[in-house]
Amino acid sequence: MDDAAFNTESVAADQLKAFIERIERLEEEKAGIAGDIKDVYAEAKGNGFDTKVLRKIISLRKRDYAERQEEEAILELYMQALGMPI
Amino acid sequence: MDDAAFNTESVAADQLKAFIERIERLEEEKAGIAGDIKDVYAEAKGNGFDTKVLRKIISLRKRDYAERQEEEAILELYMQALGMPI
Amino acid sequence: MDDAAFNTESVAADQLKAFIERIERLEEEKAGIAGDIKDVYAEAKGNGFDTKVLRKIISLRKRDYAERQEEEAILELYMQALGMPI
Amino acid sequence: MDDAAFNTESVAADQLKAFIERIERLEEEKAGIAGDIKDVYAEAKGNGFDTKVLRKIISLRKRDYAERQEEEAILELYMQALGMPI
DNA sequence: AACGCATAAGTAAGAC
DNA sequence: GTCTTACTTATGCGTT
Repeated sequence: MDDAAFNTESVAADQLKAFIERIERLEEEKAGIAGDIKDVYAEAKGNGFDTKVLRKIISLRKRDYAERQEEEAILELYMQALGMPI
Repeated sequence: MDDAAFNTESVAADQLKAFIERIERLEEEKAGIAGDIKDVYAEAKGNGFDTKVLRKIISLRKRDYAERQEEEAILELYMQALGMPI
Repeated sequence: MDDAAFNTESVAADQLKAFIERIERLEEEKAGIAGDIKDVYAEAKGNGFDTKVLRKIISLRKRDYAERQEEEAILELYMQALGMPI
Repeated sequence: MDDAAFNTESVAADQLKAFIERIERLEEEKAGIAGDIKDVYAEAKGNGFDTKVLRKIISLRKRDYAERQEEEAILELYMQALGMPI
């Protein structure tokens, strides 16, 4: 292997390492925040709140209101088709 | 409703709001970091790296780490099963 | 090791193997059925049904109706506390 | 609503019902098998085996199998990345 | 009876 | 644009 090829490979390997380290660092941060969220839910539970309902509220707020309405409409349509009570 | 009950409810509602806001704030941060990760993959791709392979490497390294931790856990489990002190 | 101890261990090892094989056999069956379910969803999709809604219907039917009502009541209560539209 | 539309809807509703019933039937079977697995663990426990260790063994054997398959996948991935025929 | 864990369901992103 | 795959969320189960 000549020097040029060797250098090219080295650079690529270094770059690869750098990308991997950046990603792994970010994933750690993400995991840390996920842990924080878990802690807040635990704290809320300790204060008497139902975490299941809490999670539902969070997800409802996240979801666009209009979309939620539309989904419910489709669901009702299907439920009617099946003769289920709405 | 007497004042005491009213106040209790108010406090609960305020607490609930506070918990929700804390969680939503953290979820935003988490989503931000997820976006950063996505960007790094895109940058790597722009530098000629195959993101599929990159993701594979990341997941393998993560799994290797998890496995090492699990090995410890299995060892402890077996030692407990055999009545050995840990 | 005397014969009695040897036999005791053999029996235990045989029993262990037998339990493991029974469980693994059952898990295979379970995975097979899970695959069948997936296939039915795919077939439904091919006939123009929205699998997301389909899954929702299934889960709603599974859930006890009374429980669902109660959960909704709690949810509404919380949503009112937050000033969210119901 | 004219007859054609009505018939179309009827057919769709019947189809929907049929899909739902098929899925629910399969889910019942699946739940039955899950129950059987639970029973085997209970029986093993009654015979003096530690279910936690048992579950660990099962999951390790499952993982080993999955890993062997993944090794193949990684190999193919790298061969593709190197432009080698599979 | 409450807690954490492990599996299962649902959702969203990425590849072909 | 569809289809799979990976991640996130949720439920249920066993344990303390």
